[in-house]
Amino acid sequence: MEFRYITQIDEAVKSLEAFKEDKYLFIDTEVAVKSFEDIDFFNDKIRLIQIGNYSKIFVYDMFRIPQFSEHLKELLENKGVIGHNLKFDIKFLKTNFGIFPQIVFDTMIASQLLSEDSREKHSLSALSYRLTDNHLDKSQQRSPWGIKNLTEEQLRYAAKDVQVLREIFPVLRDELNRIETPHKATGKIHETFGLDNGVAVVEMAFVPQLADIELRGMPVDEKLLKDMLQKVSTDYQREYIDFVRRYGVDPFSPQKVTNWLTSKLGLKLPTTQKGSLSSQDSALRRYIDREEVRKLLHIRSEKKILDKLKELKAHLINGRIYTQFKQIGAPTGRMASMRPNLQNITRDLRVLFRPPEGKKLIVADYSQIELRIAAEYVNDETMIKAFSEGKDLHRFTASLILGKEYDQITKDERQMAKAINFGLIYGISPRSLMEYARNSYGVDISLKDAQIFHSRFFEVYKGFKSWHDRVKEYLKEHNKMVVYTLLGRRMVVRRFTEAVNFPVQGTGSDLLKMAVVFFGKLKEDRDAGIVNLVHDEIIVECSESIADEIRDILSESMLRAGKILLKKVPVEFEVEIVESWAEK
DNA sequence: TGCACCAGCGCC
DNA sequence: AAACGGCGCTGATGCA
Repeated sequence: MEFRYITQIDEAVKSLEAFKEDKYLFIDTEVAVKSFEDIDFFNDKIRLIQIGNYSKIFVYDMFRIPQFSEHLKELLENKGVIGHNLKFDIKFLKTNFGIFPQIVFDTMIASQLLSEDSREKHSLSALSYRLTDNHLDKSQQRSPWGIKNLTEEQLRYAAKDVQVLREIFPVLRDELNRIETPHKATGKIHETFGLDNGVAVVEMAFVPQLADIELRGMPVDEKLLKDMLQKVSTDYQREYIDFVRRYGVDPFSPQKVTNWLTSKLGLKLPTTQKGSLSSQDSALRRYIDREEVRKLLHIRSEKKILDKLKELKAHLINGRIYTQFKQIGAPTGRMASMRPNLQNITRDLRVLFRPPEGKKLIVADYSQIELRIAAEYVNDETMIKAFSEGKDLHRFTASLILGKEYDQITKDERQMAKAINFGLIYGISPRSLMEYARNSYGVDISLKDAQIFHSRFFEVYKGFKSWHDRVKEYLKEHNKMVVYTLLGRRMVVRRFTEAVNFPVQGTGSDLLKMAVVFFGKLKEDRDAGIVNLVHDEIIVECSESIADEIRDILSESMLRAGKILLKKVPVEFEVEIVESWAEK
């Protein structure tokens, strides 16, 4: 492998000649970080930028030639950029040099989209080995990139990544193109890389959007967070001491709690295969009328709130919290958020998320999106009709199952139907339905009623019945099944529950990602940006003065995505301009 | 003491 | 044969 290490500006500028004819380039960066565990995207510095085409590789030392970044901006924002885990590089390029590449192909994302096994690794070295049979030595990855004179080994290592990229890119692209997708790819990403796969084009366009979201961070009312932490902390400590003094049991020891509840109180709790260990979770809620159980659940949820407040505080930087997303966090395409997780914030803590003076939040979420997707996906005529007539589906289901007038359905009945709708589209059993209705919706139904509702549901929604039957039949015969979302995201499943879940949940993530990509395009350079994403919800922060306009752009983006994926069922969503996340 | 596992619980 | 799925964080537990 040949490469050139460049430390002089005139040499750097001259090297650009080599890339004149290229539509896309292979890139990587090495960053001098203070701590590999806790990377600081705002203060850590890019040391090297490696750029190559199919014949040349240049390694630019940005400590020596910082002024070269102006030329790089021109280059990297106008050509296609191929790299591995580009969200990382894009974030540093943006904070260090104001460079924001948007026509990208990410080999990690490509590999994840192609994967048929969720245990598969997607590191560059894993890909190199899998696709080209070469072992890639990553021992230099965590070497000190800030030292004055980089070693020959470090430079070699840096250049090597680019060589690997150009070997694996065509393989990944061609594999993606081989998958039949219902939506034809269009636009710059498609033309630049010759990428036809619709899902892949959306995911690639999403990469820089997600980098932007992470860099914005979510605004937090710092004083409120600190006050709340103080209060919850003292309350909790008192309650904990109180609990232990009263019952003599550690509420967080599963063994001791099980022992206590069964022997002293005579409760019947299920046991897991681990013998003495017992799985309490939902079973405990059966005994919610016992004071001890109520106290136990209460202290546990207090602890949960305290933990979350601590977690938020630990990640607070100048009034904002910067999470990290895994773009494909689940095989369905859903994202995952970590350090901290901003996708499991409870209702009562959302009040903490509040923009500074002069800014507003816009909170938008799709309504009953999984049900709408499921209706479209299985082509259930009854459900599609109900949705297209603008019916409230939970009320509608209640009326069909109970044989009552649509307008006569009570709040409780609607609540029960909610449990039925969400549970039964995925084939929940009558027994589990009973538990689920109680634990998640606070509705008590007998096993007998659960059985009746179960069978009535499938009489009414025949499309769901035949879908479930088809899937069961197929799996019985083949023991695995390839399923697709409405955008064409492909998944290989082995279990019935996966086979019915994945296409629906997966289409949900297709939809959200498309909406985000549209929003990024439509908002142009207005002072607005997304600050959090929660599966079917988009949270935007913007200047107060343009809030109305941004709200409309967001609505348009969500509607446009909906119209592309759902042809028979209308999408609906709520959008609101608010002072805090809690206000919705 | 450190590590892997999981139970429990928050969100969609 | 029966089955709703996905995630991350904390801390108990069991083992080396």
